[in-house]
Amino acid sequence: MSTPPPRVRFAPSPTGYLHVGGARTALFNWLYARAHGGTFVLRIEDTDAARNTPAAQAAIVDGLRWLGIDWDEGPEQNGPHAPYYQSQRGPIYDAYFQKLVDADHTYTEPNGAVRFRSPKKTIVLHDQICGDINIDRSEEPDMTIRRPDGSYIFHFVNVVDDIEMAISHVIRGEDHIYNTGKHIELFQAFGATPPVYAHIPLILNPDGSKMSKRDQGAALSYYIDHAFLPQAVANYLCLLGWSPKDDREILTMEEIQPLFRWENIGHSNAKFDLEKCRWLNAQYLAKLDAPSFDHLAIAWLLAQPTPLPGTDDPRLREVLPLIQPKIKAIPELAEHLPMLFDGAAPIADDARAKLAAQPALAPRLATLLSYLENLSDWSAASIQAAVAAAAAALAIKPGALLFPLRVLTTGQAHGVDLLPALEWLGRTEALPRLHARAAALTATST
RNA sequence: GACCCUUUCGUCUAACGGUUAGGACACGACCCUUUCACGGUUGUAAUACGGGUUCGAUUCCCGUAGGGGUCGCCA
Repeated sequence: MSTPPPRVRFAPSPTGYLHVGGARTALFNWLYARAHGGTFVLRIEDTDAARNTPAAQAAIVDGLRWLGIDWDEGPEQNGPHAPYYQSQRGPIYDAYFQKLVDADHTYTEPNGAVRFRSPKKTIVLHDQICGDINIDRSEEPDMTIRRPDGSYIFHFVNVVDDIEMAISHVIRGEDHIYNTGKHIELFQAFGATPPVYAHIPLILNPDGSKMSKRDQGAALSYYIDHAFLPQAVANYLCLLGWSPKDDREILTMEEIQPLFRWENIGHSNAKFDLEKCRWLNAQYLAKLDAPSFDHLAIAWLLAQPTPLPGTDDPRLREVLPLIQPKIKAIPELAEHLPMLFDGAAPIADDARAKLAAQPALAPRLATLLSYLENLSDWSAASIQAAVAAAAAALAIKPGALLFPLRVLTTGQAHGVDLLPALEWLGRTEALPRLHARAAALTATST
């Protein structure tokens, strides 16, 4: 026997931002739809007029698109069940509401609010992830489904739309598990078959607390603004609560789709680890072709409120390939660019401290500089040869001169490949800064 | 507080009765190397606790503890 292809939905309310937990829920729904040849619906639950703004909706639409999630029905992609904004579906809700009234499933409070008369029975939820859960509704107060002003409550519109849009599977956060009891009552009151439910565990802060808007990395916009690669973020989000059941971690959405099964979804909440997300980002960043990296980097640079050194410099494009393999995320340009473009940048304390341990620093630097001065061809290979020659003259290993040379070049103990960086800098730019920092070092190190 | 879910290295997870409990991030060491990195190798590190069931429990059952969720005229 064959079952019809599933219809799933992501139904966010526009609160002004898209939470990573919400983004992952959207991703899981989308993955499920794509894995089974189903339909993914985006429905905006904007019944709360006060919070509903165009900017808030844009955060959702843009965020999902950025992640690589496309919807078959929804805003800007109208389908047979349009409109996909709850704020525009009033007549539908009125009609469904009347059904409930006619069947005597409701009663009105003195102030005008309307409640649904609960059967007060135990609902058994057959959850695809959590298993069978008994939800005792006998002691619960009747839920309100319509406010005195005539607007409808979440539970009501959510169920009505799931019926109207023929949603077959509801994949949502575990925080909704208790709502499901209410929702099933409503489905039954309408004579509709409830969808298949799958409640996924939540994403928590590193300290185990609930992620809220202001926590770093909680909003998807954080990753967009920090120029993360969407494939990396989507990949990371999937790793939270889902596993391919083997040792792979770097997977494309196409690879994940066939492995997206209920058995592969975890049962316990996961703490968000920004470090691992950055590591994953670095993996994707390293594989990026040069034009794409340039584009990403430059777009980020131009978006900075205070321009970073080198932003407008024509030599920027030449140095970007040196930086690409060194960073985990684009904002680390803020560390690399100043040391590369600013010859007067002061010498970092850790670099100075490491140098202080070197014997006979001043004479070594003098020898090294004299060899570099005499270089006619300022290429990485020539510079390397000059360093080797200086080292030979000093009877030390070339390696002993390279770290000091790095510090003279950038003022930092860490950075991009030194020799290519020196070549990129050019003789006329490099030599003065080498001399200046050598003077600064030897003046204070004695 | 009541109810529900959950519990393997610090973190994400694998192992669906028998493994030296595996991988990854982070951290340390070593190797590679011309510096910084990458990479390679490797180390530290876990089955919350207590009972059962079983020849044998990370795995099944019960209890305890911890964590999370829900208890709205928010969604």
